[in-house]
Amino acid sequence: MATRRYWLMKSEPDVYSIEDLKREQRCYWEGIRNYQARNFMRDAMQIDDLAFFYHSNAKPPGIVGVMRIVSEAYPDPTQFDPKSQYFDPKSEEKSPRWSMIDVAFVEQLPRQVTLNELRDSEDELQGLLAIRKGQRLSIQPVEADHFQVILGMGGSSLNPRRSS
DNA sequence: GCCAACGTTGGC
DNA sequence: GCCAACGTTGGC
Repeated sequence: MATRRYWLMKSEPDVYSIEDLKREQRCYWEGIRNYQARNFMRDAMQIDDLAFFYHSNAKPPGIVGVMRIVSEAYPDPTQFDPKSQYFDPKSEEKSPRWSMIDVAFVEQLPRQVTLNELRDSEDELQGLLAIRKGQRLSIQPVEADHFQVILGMGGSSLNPRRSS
């Protein structure tokens, strides 16, 4: 069995929030229109990987929860829907340009870990993409030990080394 | 609302 | 293949 990988996935809470996912328990992560992000989903993500739910364009921005990848990547149907805001007229059904995956709710962190808090912990989180200047990628890999550190910062029940 | 940092597009 | 123009992201 392959080693579990860890991710960070952004969503604007005005569009889709951790509360929405908590209520629905599972959702389609549609609308990714960036090649790097798509390649992560298509080429590297695996079922049962864990991902942080990150609220972008929020006050404050930060990590608010954990979800689990529950599907392989498959073509995002919104790219073919002219009524969708994600419609891409250049994508062809024979060779879909954009992929998506399905995610399931795991937990809402007892305490949000804000972007500022991540920056304040840069010693423990060296190399974390989310705190790199100008980093806009909406799907990012997260190192396993960074994932554990951040779970601790958020008071996660998933973390055996939970801090108080 | 501003704007820095990217990513994409298209003329050449 | 270069690069200017344009569009988007996302923190502030």
